[in-house]
Amino acid sequence: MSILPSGKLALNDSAVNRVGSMLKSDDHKPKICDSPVIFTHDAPTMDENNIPKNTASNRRPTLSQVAAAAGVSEITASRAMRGGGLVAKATADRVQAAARELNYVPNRLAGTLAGGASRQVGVILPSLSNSVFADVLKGLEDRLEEAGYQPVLGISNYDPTREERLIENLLSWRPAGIVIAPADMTAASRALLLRAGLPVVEIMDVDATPTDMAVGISHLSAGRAMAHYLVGRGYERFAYLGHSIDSDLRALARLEGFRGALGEVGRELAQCLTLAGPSSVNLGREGLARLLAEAEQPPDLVYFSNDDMAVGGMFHCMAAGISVPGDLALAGFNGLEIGQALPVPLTTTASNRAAIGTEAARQLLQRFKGGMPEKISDVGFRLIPGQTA
Amino acid sequence: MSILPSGKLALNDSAVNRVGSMLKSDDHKPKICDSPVIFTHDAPTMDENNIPKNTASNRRPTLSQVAAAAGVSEITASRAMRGGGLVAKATADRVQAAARELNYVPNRLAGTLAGGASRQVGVILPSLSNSVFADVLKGLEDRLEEAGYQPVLGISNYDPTREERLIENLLSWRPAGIVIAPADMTAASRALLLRAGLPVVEIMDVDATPTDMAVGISHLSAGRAMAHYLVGRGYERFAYLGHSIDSDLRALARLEGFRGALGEVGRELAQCLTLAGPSSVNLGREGLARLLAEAEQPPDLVYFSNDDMAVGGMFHCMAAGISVPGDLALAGFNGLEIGQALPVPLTTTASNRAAIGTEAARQLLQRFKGGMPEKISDVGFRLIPGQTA
DNA sequence: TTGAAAGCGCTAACAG
DNA sequence: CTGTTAGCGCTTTCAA
Repeated sequence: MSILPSGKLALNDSAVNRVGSMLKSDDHKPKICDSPVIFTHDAPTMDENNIPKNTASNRRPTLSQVAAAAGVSEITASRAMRGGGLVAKATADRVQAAARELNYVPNRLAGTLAGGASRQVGVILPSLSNSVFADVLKGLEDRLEEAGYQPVLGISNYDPTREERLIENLLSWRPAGIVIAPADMTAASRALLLRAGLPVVEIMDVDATPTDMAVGISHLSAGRAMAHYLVGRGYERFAYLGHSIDSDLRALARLEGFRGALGEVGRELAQCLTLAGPSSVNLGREGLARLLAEAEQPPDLVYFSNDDMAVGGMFHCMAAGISVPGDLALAGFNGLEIGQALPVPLTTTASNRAAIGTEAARQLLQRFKGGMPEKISDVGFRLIPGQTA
Repeated sequence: MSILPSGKLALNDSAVNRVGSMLKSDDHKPKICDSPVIFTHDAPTMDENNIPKNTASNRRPTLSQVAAAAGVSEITASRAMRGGGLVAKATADRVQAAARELNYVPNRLAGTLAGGASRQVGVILPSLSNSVFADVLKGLEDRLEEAGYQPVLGISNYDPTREERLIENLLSWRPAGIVIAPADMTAASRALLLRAGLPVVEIMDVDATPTDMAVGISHLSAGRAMAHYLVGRGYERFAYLGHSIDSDLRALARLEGFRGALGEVGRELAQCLTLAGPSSVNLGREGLARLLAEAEQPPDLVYFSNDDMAVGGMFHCMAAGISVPGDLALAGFNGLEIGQALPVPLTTTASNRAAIGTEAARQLLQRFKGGMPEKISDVGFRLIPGQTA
């Protein structure tokens, strides 16, 4: 961690200049235009849906122009641009120079249509509202980008119908593969994926048998593990506080694992409250207040559907003067940074989100190369003891 | 908020069944396969980069097959599928029925290549690590999806070189437009966008003159506004705590606005500490400890580079028994939910992130329809008084 | 309201 | 190592 002398901000010259020009604002205009192509805005011609067509005015240099400039055939230019050493070094250099000269940007639509590999990967996530899926996506994008693939994104909002439509839309781009964190796939959704005949990775969850491949953890086991841990710590009156669980099957699986494991050791879930709406810190905060108000006999531990909810619960305790874990113990799920940064670090389960993303990418890339990786990859979870339970 | 009786979890039957089958696991196998196409895995033939080619075995029904099945020409089928009423209702119905029958999924690569509108939008963000860009992306994706567009994503990690490479990669898919939250665009990046001749929305920041369009807020003004507010509240010894600011130009602009406004009213920034690495709750927590330890004379207010950092600062205060705002006042930036859910809600600036996403989509969609929206759209910020300063 | 012809920009397959 | 030929699946003309 580089720390700078107080009262002074270390900036390199260019940073200072940038701020300078921000203040003066107008000389920030881009002056870079070494190409003869001008950025024009004639109203474009429209198709029947009032969408502009690809008119000739939008046209960019093509491979055949590059080839002509380099004095080779189109296919040689194609090979030179793609690398692979099928072309004499001198020729390849000439082609690449010509391409640079003309500001050539390959058209992958054409390349893919003509039989090249796609290099797009469809990604469907149920939400971006908590950092969980953002973390997964980050890991995924990172590995894909590194391998030259681009994610094409869709958010299902936990809506099976929207999920189905997204799958169809993404498939229309003929991606090389699909990564999906299923909300609750319809039969039609599964059929679409199956018929597409491309690698599909279902992420987050390994409890169900996947269509093709799965990467994630067992949420059922995660719930069970937490129950065993907490029983071992001596808690007796257990409560659960969750968000709209009917659309979040993974949270539901954790709950069922938790409840089931309690049952096996002769305990029960004394109180179980689920609130409508997506999980959030506020929902956890307000929900805990409500749960405690409604309790006939107060619980000594509350298991939350995730860390967002649990952090909210913790904030309620702070505000209400409830000592944690003295008066009430709390446990979450995910192992988010925020939970561990709390003055009293949260007892929770680390869900290895980034690993899910990178592992999904690995599976996919391996399949793209013709490999046949394991069908199910369990990245595992880790119980974080913390200090709230 | 629907709250269920305690001790009992409301589940619809299907949810119960789903969990049931999770527990039994194996009968979860998909049984849906009403198509004759079998999901096979012959090792595919490879191209020179060892990437599977689009072999005939992967082939899906084409428009011409649909046309044949419906007894019309290809172009009529094309028009029928795209709607627009250029085809007799009866014909269109016949075509659509045939398409459904054959499980036809249009090939948009071919459609776009042939001159149809693209319906992909390139999106480049610097990070997904804090929820800020996830919020923007969510708003953006939502509107785009609704209008039939798909975002193609790239994450630059605040790296100008990677940003440049991403722009080129995305352009190779010939998207209908680009949305970019610039890290620090190189001359080459700007030139690429300019030459592409397509709608480009630069988001987050409206301080600089955009290449094409800009949607965001003035971070300079946001910093200034906070300074004025805090001076008005009577604070006198100001400190700043930030993350690696040389790569986050917007945080830098806020700092400069803050510092500048202090200067104008005869105050100064007594202490200014920037830490390497991306912003995080822990960085804020540890950073504040460090800042206070290093201070010759303790500040009475700390302005953080954003809410993540400020929440971390708050946690440090809680853990160290520093009363907020009594002993020390804190202010952040972004207006994240977590800051407002704190036992003492954070003084901060709401940055309207979802609005930035939806507004960027609106601008883009309007341009796609041939409109010429304003070049700069300032969605504005709002100072949230909170109770920490 | 429908169709025929032509071609988008690229790559595979086969030749030399 | 390089080139020729023939499409990929769709949409745009232009014509009926």
